[in-house]
Amino acid sequence: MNVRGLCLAILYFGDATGYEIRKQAQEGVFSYFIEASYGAIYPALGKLTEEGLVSWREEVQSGKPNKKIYTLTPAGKAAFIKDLSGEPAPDKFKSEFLLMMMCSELLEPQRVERLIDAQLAMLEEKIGEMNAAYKECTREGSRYALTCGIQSYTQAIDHLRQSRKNLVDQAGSARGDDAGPPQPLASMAKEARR
Amino acid sequence: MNVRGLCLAILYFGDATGYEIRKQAQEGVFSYFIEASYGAIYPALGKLTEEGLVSWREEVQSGKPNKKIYTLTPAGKAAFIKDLSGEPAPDKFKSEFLLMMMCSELLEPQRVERLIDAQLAMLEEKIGEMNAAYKECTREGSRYALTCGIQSYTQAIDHLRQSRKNLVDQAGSARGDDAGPPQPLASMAKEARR
DNA sequence: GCTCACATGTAATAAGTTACATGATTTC
DNA sequence: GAAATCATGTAACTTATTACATGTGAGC
Repeated sequence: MNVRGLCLAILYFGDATGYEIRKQAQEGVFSYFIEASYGAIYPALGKLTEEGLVSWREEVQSGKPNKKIYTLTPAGKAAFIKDLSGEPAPDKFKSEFLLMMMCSELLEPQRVERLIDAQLAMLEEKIGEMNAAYKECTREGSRYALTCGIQSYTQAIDHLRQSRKNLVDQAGSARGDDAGPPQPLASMAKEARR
Repeated sequence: MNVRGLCLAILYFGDATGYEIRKQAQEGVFSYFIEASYGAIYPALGKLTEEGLVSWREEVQSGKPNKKIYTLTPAGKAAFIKDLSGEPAPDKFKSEFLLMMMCSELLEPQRVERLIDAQLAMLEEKIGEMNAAYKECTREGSRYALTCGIQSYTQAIDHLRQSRKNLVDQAGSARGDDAGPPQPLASMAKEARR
């Protein structure tokens, strides 16, 4: 689902400004499984307005630009339901942290320690945010999505704490120019054996 | 990390063709946290060759295009280590499935059931692949990354099995044109109250 | 006979990121 | 005095996706 669908989804749950949509995607109920930047949201909202799928009213403010509060139109709700009728794209997870852990034999042990601690802190912060969102959340779907995130991150913390020592201990073992090739990956062994 | 870094990473573990790199990213040790398509890999490999970070040799084959087996050059290894020295980009997870679950009150119960079953099947398949990769895997970093994925998906299956009934039962409750606005999300309540 | 695995690559297009531009108010 | 929050938006740029093009051999 692209930013368009994401705006539709968030607006389905209630009126919001572009700013608030981004916040939902960053800290709210959607934060576990959605991404969106201003540079994507504002243009998307403009386009949705053109298409008649959302409308907006202005709320005057002083000192900041006036708020533009967007609402899903009936056509917008219909479009959203239609979007929802397709097959979901496969889940995607990307982690540079894990890539670095895979290559930690090339990193200084101290750096590996710092990376791990930063990751643990990040995971704890996200759990905090999700717990906060969970408290006031009554819909079954939202509760399911949030507990997915909370449980997943909680487990990631446990696992990382347990692995920390091993990861740090073997770090740096392949540094230096003379360090030959690494042990090949299992699935590449065939290739390497030739 | 973009496709360039990913090619460097995979080639660090051993020589490979573009085809094999994609496979690693799709089913191998990297599959849990990396994505890459041919349309991204082949051009990246060409560019890396120009920059002198990788080199290749040809292996003649009949019936298929000759294999181009890429190797990381010393300059490439150095560049990779340098890439690794930056701060890792934050992890990213995207899931249309979870978005659909959040909106399952708009979906027919039968469809929710089908979506859940497909998701469970997908999770099981991925676990199978990762277990296979794990068996022959000795590096600490790789084992950590793989167990991350295996544990995470295993938990996701448990959680989804437990939630299945609740999700299906409440599905469809907001279908129809007359279904008023949904219960607003917690963080939007303030907005809605005005 | 059909589909999958193998194997390379290009080109058009879609999509989103980053940085910029502006500026008051609040908190540390 | 600095940084974060609120609040909008644009433009240049990067990046990757999708579909196409080509072709054999193996297994069902």
